[in-house]
Amino acid sequence: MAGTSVHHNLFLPQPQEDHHHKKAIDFASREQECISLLKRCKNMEDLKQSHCLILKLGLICSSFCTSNLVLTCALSNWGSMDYANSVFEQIEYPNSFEFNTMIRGHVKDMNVDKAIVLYDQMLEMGIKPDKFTYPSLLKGCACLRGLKEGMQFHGHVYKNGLDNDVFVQNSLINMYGKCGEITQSCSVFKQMDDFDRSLATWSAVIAAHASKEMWSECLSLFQELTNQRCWKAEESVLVSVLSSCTNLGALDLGRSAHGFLIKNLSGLNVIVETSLLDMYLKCGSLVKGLTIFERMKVKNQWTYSAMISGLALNGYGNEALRVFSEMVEKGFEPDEVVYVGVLTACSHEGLVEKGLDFFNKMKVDHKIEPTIQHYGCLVDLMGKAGKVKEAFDLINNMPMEANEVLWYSLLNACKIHQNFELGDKVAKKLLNLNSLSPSTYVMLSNMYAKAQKWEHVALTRKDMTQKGLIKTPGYSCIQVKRKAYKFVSNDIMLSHCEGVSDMIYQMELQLKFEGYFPDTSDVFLDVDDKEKIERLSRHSQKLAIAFGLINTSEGSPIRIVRNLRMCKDCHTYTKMISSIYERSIVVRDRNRFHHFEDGECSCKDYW
DNA sequence: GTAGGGTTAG
Repeated sequence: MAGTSVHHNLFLPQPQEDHHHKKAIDFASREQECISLLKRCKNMEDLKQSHCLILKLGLICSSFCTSNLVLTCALSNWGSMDYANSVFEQIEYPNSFEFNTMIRGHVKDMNVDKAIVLYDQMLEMGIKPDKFTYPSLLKGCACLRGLKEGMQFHGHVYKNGLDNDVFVQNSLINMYGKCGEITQSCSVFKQMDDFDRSLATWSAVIAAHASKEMWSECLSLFQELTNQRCWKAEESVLVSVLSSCTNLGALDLGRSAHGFLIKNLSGLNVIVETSLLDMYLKCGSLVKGLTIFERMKVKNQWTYSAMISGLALNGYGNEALRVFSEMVEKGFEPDEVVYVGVLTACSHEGLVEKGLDFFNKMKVDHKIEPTIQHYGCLVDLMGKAGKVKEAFDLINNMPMEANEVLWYSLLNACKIHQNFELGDKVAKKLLNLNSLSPSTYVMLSNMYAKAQKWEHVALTRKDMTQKGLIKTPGYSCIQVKRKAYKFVSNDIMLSHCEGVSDMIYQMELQLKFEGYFPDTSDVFLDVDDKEKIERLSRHSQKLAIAFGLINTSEGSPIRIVRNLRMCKDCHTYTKMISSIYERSIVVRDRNRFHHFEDGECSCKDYW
């Protein structure tokens, strides 16, 4: 009997079993040898040799070896998907590891279609996808903005009960984010427990909001993140945060992000430093921006570019031009983006001749073909300086068709310099372009209103309504105690508006005492003066200033970011408030900064 | 037994 014989031989040598055991050890050690060889591969030549060894040692039947062969080949930087595929195809029954690896390899090479084909094949063979399968597939969908496919995979994830895996969830958040489906992205995020979220979770959800330009949401999320267990200062998240601060003008938060970086990282790379620099400059903190710039050990052309446009934005056109010559001296070849900054510098300073010189230099010395953006700067430069006729000729002689932005800028200049005749021509050009931009229609209608052409006003309005266009609401953002508050013109029903109406009333009493009279010339509504004055008093900038005066300590600066250009009345009003309440008020509009101090503005009323 | 998610600027 086999049983008894085993029993009898329990303490005796068992030659047969020992032989098997030895063989098994032998096999395992050969496997290990191959794996370590594979790990040492540095190129395809090495890999082919390892492959040969695997064949020679008869290890091709070892799933562990072939798996690692496919892995090394498919995922190394020097690898080859073709070769990986030839190995993969010889595997009679590939397991999920091998499928996952091949799928990942195809996604890495941006062959998402091939990855999806393999996934289907996997299902057909009855191999169950696991938590490793979906992250790469979802990444593929994210890269290709394939929402439809992404949603299907989401369904499969759910069906396979993998919706609790943090990697899968992060991939879903990222996929929905890249496809612009912020609601879905948030919904996956919200379904996760605080404890399950990793830094990548936060990074993905913050990036998703950033791509939708939901800046204040980005910052709220970042605030939340800093209270988390997984939180550690890390460059990529902080760059997104810094760019949110930049776009919101959230200087306080930008500053604390800077603090995190200093505290937690030994050295900052040039990307982070450039975003920091850009943040300070675009938040109107010029001195800080300059300090960073001067201390930077490594600067590249992006750094110079940020510095040049930052200086221009703050009204230091001449300084911007000095930095530009430094950049050229250091041997950085200026590109077309830098030249946009240079021309903007000239435009904000009213340096018409210099601007034209630079424009020519760009073409002749640096062989840069001017883009429509450069022409846009020139049109702006000339238009603002009152040379509207010259700007018009320039547009007509450009090598390309003018776009809406150019005509819009010229129309604005015509409005400022009250050249209604040319304005009318420009208006027609704009109408011909049949643009669907609401701001164009608003500008047109304002233009006609100023010229008292009420029929045209009515027509423009009607046209706008028929096209279903809604006027872009003007807003002003203000940052108080690390929170951004948004004020929309005429909207005092917002929860944070409490006390603002009373403050506006008090401010107006003070202003009147100082001789302020509302300037309704920029209110182009067909309503009576009383209504105009009332609307004027509820412009978003005024609401934001009132809120700022209530909620910040005496003497501290008030910083506001607007989406549109401010009206003449708001400009005068802010100048006066800065002296009455002894506050410096920094307002960023869509083009530049206004630093209000002691009743004056840094733009010298030229904007 | 092997592996996976978020990478940024002017």
